[in-house]
Amino acid sequence: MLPITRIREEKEQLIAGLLKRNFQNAALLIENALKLDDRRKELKSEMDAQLTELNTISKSIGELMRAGKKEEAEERKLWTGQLKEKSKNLGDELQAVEKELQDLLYTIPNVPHSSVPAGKSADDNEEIFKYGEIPQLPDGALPHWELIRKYDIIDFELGTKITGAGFPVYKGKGARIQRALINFFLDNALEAGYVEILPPFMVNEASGYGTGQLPDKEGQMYHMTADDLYLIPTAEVPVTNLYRDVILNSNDLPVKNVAYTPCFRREAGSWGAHVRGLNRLHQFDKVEIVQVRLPEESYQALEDMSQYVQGLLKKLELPYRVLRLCGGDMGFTSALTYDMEVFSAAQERWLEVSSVSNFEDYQANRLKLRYKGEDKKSQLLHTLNGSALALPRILAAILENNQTEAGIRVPSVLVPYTGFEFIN
RNA sequence: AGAGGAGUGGCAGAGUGGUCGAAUGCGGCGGUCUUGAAAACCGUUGUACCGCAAGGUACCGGGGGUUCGAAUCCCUCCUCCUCUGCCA
Repeated sequence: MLPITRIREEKEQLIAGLLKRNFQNAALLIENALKLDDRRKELKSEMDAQLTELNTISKSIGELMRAGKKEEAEERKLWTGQLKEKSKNLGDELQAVEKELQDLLYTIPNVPHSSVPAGKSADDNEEIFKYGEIPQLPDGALPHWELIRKYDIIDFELGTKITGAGFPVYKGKGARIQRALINFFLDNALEAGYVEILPPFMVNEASGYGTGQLPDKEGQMYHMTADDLYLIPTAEVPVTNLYRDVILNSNDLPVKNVAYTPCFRREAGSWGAHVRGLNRLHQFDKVEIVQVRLPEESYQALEDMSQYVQGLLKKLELPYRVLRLCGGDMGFTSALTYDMEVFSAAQERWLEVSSVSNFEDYQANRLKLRYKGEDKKSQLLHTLNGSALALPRILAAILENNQTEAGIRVPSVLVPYTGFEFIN
């Protein structure tokens, strides 16, 4: 949710920025938001005036009572009826306007950073960096969904039997390499100064709103209606919401958290040609990094996070590229997003394995996540997060790119974690 | 899950219908004193909104109600604690 003060002050830039997302009715919505805010202020002033008068009368009644002037007090009580009714009506209207304004603001996405290219779809994303050699696989190389069968390490049919499609069962070395990757990612993050968090895997509605999954992506989360809780689609949700309604001071900053969690996504309507095997799942494992920063530091932090994620990919010996997402392909709440994609040699495709974003104050405004510095004034902070990393596609790339006669070679950095060098 | 109790400022803790945004203590910040520090003493110390400002309004777990007036009374929901039960 964009802060209304920013909308007021930077109206033209915001409208121009939103156009990069092809958000066509930005001008109209922003105009409406400002009108509603004007109305809100008007109502607030009016109501406050009514309440001031009411409070004054009430106080004087109290004084008269104490002085024993009961009749005068009774007389004044008669004055209040109209005032009460008027302020009640004003209050109701104010509440309605505030709700309307908030609902409207929820429909306006974040404004892209100046470096974000305009564009409609993934085709317009900008490749800004590429690393590594595309491996030349021997004849007869298999895609990962064949490899997992061949070595019996991941079983989709079993998952379907006990749960449903998109819930794989990891077996033997398949399970062990999952655990190895999780620990490898967590240990790296700890070394980079992140504090580990193990959050609940379900969140309440307020948390869904805090990070912007609600109301925008309601249908994408598993909703447990009996208790009105949502299974988390990413650790971003519980971890970022740790800082909901919080005022931090300089000692608390920067916040750098890392969390491993399973992620649950309904992926309604997004199954297509390229979603075989591990490419898209309803449940998968991910290690997520989250930062809370001062506004002036947030873009440096984003670069740091991007470099950090790239470092992981290099250690895993995976060829990758970095994309700067275009306006049309960016998430609703993000101001700037880098996607890291690894090359999956047997599929001959790039697979998104990480998405690193700066949300600026968009999430912080919803969360009421603020900072109070030396000047005693509070200001909104910036939030950032990134996958570091999501497991299934990393595993898919490792399986495909490292297939040899002798089996699948485990990247050497992982061997201390897996305890084996080959999956065979 | 049943019975009972409780939710007040950063923390502890008073306050049961009016002058209470809220005593007091601790902590924080500023100062006096000191070569420096500690101690002591003095002052200060919540958030949001409206307003150019002066100032005003709201907030004592959330929501609703009674009343001229609610931290205080009523309803409801939530959370925590104790005991009993169940359970990894």
